Amino acid sequence: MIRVLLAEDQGMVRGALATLLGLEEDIEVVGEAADGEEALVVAERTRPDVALLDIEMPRRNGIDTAAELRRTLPDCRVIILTTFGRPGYLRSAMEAGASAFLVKDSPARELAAAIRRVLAGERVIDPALAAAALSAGPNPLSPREREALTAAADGSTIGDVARKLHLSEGTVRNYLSAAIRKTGARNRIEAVRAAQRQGWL
Amino acid sequence: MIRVLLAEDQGMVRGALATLLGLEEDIEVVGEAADGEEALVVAERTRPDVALLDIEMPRRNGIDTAAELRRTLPDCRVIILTTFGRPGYLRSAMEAGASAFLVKDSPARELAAAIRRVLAGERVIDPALAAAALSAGPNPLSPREREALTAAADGSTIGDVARKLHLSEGTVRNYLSAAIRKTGARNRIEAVRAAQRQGWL
DNA sequence: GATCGGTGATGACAAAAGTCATCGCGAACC
DNA sequence: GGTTCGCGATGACTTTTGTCATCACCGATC
Repeated sequence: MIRVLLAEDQGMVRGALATLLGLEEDIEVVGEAADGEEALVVAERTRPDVALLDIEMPRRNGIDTAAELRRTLPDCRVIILTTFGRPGYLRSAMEAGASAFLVKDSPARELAAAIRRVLAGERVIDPALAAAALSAGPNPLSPREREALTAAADGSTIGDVARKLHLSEGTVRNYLSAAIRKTGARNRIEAVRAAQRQGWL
Repeated sequence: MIRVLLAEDQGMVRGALATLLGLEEDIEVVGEAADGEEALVVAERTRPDVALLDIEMPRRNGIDTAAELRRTLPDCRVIILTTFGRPGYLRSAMEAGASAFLVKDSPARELAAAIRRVLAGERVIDPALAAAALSAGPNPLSPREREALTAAADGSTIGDVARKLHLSEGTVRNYLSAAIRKTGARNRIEAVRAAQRQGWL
């Protein structure tokens, strides 16, 4: 039996996926978690063969959780399961040590198939997405530029961002200006959206 | 047997939910659709007792689809199943004739329960969400203000929006200014986010 | 018939955002 | 030792955004 841990914040989706996997005769869902922190705790206790992690989760995201899991349970394979097939997400997932990257758009039967292939030592990645991730190149934003852009994403003014990051307003303006230039955007809103589309935030 | 149509754009979630419902001995999934348009076509052919509609779908959203379905198949009950429990969504869903409003956060077993209750003539709505929808009041934005805000949401400049809506730049500025005031925001970004949070766009 | 709200527009003005050159500091790299 | 890059800051400047008063037209409503 393949022992699976399932981490996904939407209860209905988590329940449905658990049911789906439970129907496979060689798969057993040994743990469920509604966020990344919980996933780590449950993984420690249940020692799964593979962890299915959503990226967008409260408290600790799936990428972070994957990296931590690789440290604490090196024998546990990680499959990232996400709504958005963003190039930067795929890159981060691979750097965090994930064995597979699935988008929720794909058919349900691919999930069990991916689990079996990962356990057999394979890596499972959509070729088109891999190409997009490689052609897009790495994240060009510096850490501070990323922070400034993230802090500005909710409509905060330059003054707000400066206070949040303990910087002068001029410095924040410079970082945002650089982020706008690097993303090829015309203003901060476009820059935020472009960066999010690439998975750079 | 209760005949169910399931419309949800994410293949994996759709497949898992279909499997989940198929396990219930009194429920039968007679049709699946990946968007609103497809849902209408499949509903016409399969004549379900109840249609489960996601809101965020390509081509035609779940609210629109619900309203159209109430016209073409008045005997078919509609259940809205959504990621976001936004007050405005609930309001729109009810106005479109939905019998139930479920968020994907809730446990999986509530889905089958809601289907049975709806078929028994009940309405199923989270009381806390209903209270939020009522206390939030109706959408204060005029149609043009909503259009201007929506058009500006992707980082378009005032000039872009003016061209899109065939208006003068001054008029667009006025609409955005009004939208900012009505949402209690400090700029257009906050206004967009506030309006989205309320389900006003 | 008056009032009100939505639509569309203009002009003037203030505030915020964005650009650019320039500086100093420290760490990494060849 | 020189170069490069990220970080942090300042000042000057332009452009964009947001506010406000005011106008006109239309349709609904009382």
